[in-house]
Amino acid sequence: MKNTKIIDLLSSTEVDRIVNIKGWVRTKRGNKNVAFIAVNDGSTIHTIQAVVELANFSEENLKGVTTGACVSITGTLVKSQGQGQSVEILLKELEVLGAADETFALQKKGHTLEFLREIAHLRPRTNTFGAVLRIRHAMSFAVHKYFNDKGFFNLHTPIITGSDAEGAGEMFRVTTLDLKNPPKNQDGSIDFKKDFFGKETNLTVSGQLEGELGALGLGLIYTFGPTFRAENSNTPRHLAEFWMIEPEMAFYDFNDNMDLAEDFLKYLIRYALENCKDDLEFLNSMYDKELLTRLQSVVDCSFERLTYTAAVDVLLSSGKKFEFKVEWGTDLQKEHENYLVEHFKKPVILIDYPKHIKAFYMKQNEDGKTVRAMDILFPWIGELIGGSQREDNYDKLLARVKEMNIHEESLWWYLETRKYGTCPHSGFGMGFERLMLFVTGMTNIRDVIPFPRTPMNAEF
RNA sequence: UCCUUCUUAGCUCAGCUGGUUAGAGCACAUGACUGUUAAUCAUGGGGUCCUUGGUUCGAGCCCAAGAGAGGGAGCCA
Repeated sequence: MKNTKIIDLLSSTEVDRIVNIKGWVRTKRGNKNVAFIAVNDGSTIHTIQAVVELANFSEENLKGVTTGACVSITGTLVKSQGQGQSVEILLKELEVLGAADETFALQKKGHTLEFLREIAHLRPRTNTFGAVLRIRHAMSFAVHKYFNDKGFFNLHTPIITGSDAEGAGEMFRVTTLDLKNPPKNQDGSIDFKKDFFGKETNLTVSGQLEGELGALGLGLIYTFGPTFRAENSNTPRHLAEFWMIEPEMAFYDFNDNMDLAEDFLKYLIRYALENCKDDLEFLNSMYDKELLTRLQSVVDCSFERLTYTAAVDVLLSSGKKFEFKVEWGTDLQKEHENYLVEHFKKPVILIDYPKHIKAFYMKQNEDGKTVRAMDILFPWIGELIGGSQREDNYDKLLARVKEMNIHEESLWWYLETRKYGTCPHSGFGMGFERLMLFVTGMTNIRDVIPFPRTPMNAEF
């Protein structure tokens, strides 16, 4: 018999019919006369209860029904006699598809997130990871829906890249050379002309530069793909492999860019509130009692927009003693960002940063000192989005490239877009897992991705 | 990478000032219970006290080094 998803049965009013469910046993309880088996199949955080009348069904047949076992249960869907659920299944046939003996690591209670990270192969079977992973799917889907509805095209930028243009930290080398005996040049250096692509290649740290190429032809594009950073970052907010969303828009100026980013974030959070209610309520009750009200408050507020210079003034006049000195021209530290978000009690969009602390491609302001960059700061998470209007003037861009000692020749294709048919355009990047942290209330980024990649950890 | 805390049963944790046989809850096994909601109650089995070395008559406890994990910081998204 074809199985029905538990989420559909729990909301069904069509009772007194034979149904089949397949899923994993969460708990079995009962007495001499009756046993109850709670089964979850991942379609929802809730379990459905199968009722076993022991007068008709020998207890011996329930031996294999242990916490974690995979079962197929056929029976009559009936109105529940007990409290706590509207329907239940009166068991007729039971098959244990996969036993789970007493060595099974997941018990009925008492697991820390740290322990679950060590058994990442089993954690999708827990309530917490079921909830997080369903929300992750919903957020991923909502990203595509949002941009599709607005007329954006999803552009697949390369994962293997031949340029280290952004200089965004350490990259993962991609090579097919024999590491024990690589081909050498006369001077002893490695001869990358013999490598697979005939040059040095790495995993991408950003799809932005290629994204711009797409936008300067398709108009509105976005990327949503894996991104890699070989930084030795050991924090609850960093991964070596993470997913990033990077929209890039022709004819969008700086303000259009901010408006889009704010609208985008609110759309995603609203989508979660409307479509992931059960899972969010679970996380709200188990991990973070403020989660739902915090999500709602972000949807309802209007983000604070202020310049870097104004932010420095706020910090200087705060009277607060910071560990790192606040000074115009230096990058803001985490404690400064936290202060600003707490001060305004809502997400903050900081704009017009000093040019020397930002990337070469950002549009220069008339003051000659700042660029049209924006960082969107969220409570605890810090920078959720970073973006800018791009420098579209060929001479100014080339001057910046030279000033910052960036390898001009490897960027010839990027520079050419400013030579032929250039136009004002803007874009931003959002770390998908950072969004997930905010939406789920989880506090470690390793718990919002199924199989995290961090320094010294690629087990699963 | 730096600072800091932690590592005791399958899991979560106690463990006194360094002293005889290292405890609890959950899980598991057995039994009880007429519909349970992480069921409850009783009984039982279960230990490389992270590793190595040191101090001591004696180390789970003190010291040193190492490994792993958490938190904070930096780099960033």
